[in-house]
Amino acid sequence: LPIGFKRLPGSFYRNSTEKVARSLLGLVLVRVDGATVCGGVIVETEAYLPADDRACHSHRGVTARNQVMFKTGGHLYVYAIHAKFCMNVVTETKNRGSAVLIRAIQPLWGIKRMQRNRSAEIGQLTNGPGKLCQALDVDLELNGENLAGGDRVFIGRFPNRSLSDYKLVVTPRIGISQAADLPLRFFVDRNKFVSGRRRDHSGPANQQFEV
DNA sequence: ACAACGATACCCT
DNA sequence: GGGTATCGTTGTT
Repeated sequence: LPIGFKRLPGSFYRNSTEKVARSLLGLVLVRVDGATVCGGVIVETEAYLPADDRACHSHRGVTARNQVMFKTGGHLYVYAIHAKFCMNVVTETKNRGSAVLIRAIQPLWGIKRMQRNRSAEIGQLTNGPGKLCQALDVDLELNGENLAGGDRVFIGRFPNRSLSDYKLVVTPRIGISQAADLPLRFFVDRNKFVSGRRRDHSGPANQQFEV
């Protein structure tokens, strides 16, 4: 792992889902696969709330797919969609069924490997949930991974890399039809690794890093 | 056993 | 902006 990296404790995830989604921005996500390390800074997330959120996979109760969502906060929930995968962090306490979708990171480590996985330029490696999982070799095998204690996926702080001074933008979630009006998508303003067309807002440019 | 669907991405116009 | 490849999950025969 990068020297100086400090993993988040499980208690970080056992807060309100919206708070976790906001707090994850600017933190570092690292995937360790054998000797290969890939990762970067989280720049876009979406919150999927417990109860009454019709867009949330847990909305209709426990199934084989979503059972990990009902574990206590700090586990990884991976699911398949359109022949691709998406990765989420489970939030709040046991049986809440809430999670935060990680939609994009700014690449920092393992760029060669991610380019091999994606066959794309750096700006297209991790700017979307399916692309991110393809770049990081995340699939259903990682469903249920313990983020606070496992050895394959890490989320934490990294001095001089984790973003501290940026403008946070809030928009409705994208790519869904149910509850599509709720303002639960969060991203780092003007960061070029955010997915979609509307990746910036008005105002002065914010902190970016060298890649 | 089967058909419909989707928190996507890519290619086209 | 629109069409669709592609496949695991889900609900329905």
